[in-house]
Amino acid sequence: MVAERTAVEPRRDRRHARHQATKREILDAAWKMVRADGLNALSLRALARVVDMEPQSLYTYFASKHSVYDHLFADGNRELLARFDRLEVSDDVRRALRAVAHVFVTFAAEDQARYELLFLRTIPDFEPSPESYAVALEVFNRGRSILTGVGLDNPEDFDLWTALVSGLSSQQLANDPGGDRYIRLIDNAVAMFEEHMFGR
Amino acid sequence: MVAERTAVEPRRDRRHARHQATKREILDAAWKMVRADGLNALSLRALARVVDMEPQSLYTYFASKHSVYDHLFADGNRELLARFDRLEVSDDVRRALRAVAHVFVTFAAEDQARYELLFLRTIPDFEPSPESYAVALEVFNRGRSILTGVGLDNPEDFDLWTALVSGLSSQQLANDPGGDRYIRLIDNAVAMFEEHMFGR
DNA sequence: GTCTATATTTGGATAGAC
DNA sequence: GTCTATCCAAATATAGAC
Repeated sequence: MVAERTAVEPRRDRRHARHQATKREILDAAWKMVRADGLNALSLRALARVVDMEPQSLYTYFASKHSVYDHLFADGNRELLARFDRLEVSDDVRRALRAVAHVFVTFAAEDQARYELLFLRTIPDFEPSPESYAVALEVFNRGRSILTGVGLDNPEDFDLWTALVSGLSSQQLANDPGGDRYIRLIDNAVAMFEEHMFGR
Repeated sequence: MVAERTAVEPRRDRRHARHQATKREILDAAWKMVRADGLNALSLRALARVVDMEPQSLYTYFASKHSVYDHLFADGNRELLARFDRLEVSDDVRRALRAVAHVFVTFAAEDQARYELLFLRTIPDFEPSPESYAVALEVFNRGRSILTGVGLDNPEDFDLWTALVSGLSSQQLANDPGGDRYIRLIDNAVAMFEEHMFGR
């Protein structure tokens, strides 16, 4: 069995790897473009031009424009998940909350288009595929479990927390893109939240 | 002088009034459409169809599609401003903050497209005209002066306040459109904010 | 002020040769 | 897997008759 596989599949594997590499290249170009021109300005024609293909050839890799968006959606969520994974959660509640908020807000502030794609519903008719949505759910659960870990298991408390953190994020993007006017408020916001939840 | 004006202008006035009425009708239809299909899905063709015109005739009323968006932008801000004007600000800090937050969050939650247009930058290449932006500034200043009125004159405090309120708004729209999952948290959020600012 | 006609561009997508 | 050719629909916008 093993012999058969190694005898037969190398070609397939290489083809598959090449396919994946091209796909990756297209998605990277798409990220660049939405970052530069806005999420809704993406067009397959322009995307093809950038990766030096005919527009029609993109259909070898993506069934539709929405499929491109769908892959970007999964991409973004995977990236955020990875950052949460790299996070070592402190025993100290305030330090833990600060760290989580900082990861999220800086992630959001880095890329307006990505924020729009992941957390707002701004593309007409687009909704993530079940597979991509599963990644988003994982992110959500990850965030919630960190909060639960520091003693916040009330759903409403979690909702207030996400409102606070996403508020800082969206205000940062809307009113001071590239700056830190709201990022600077994270510690203060976390203190406010923690005092309210646990008392001083 | 007066005799001349009243003799000459009635016709002009009537024509002008008719023009404004049609313009209003078009904008109302546009609101309906963006509410139904999303802000970015608006097209002049479809808009014309709804108001029973040829697409080209819209150009009698609006110089471009962006001009339509611009009028909607001003519309939305005027509406929010009117709601702030109707608000009688209590002497009690907590009641005042509650009222302001409630006005803003419910305004936001009513209409995803309007929120997108007024507070996010999701339409490629669109930016409001100076006249429309002036209305937005008025809204901003109105909100800030209310906060100043209850003793919050620190700019950073105001930023934290707007982050909190806009966070509740965007989460309400994103995670529970049409519901009240985050609207219910307003009082709690206001208590948290007030305690942090003024102590208990 | 509204229409017809039209320009022009762009968009997403499919069929079929190679 | 990439291309040529093509389709088709939709988009914004202008010119000019009525």
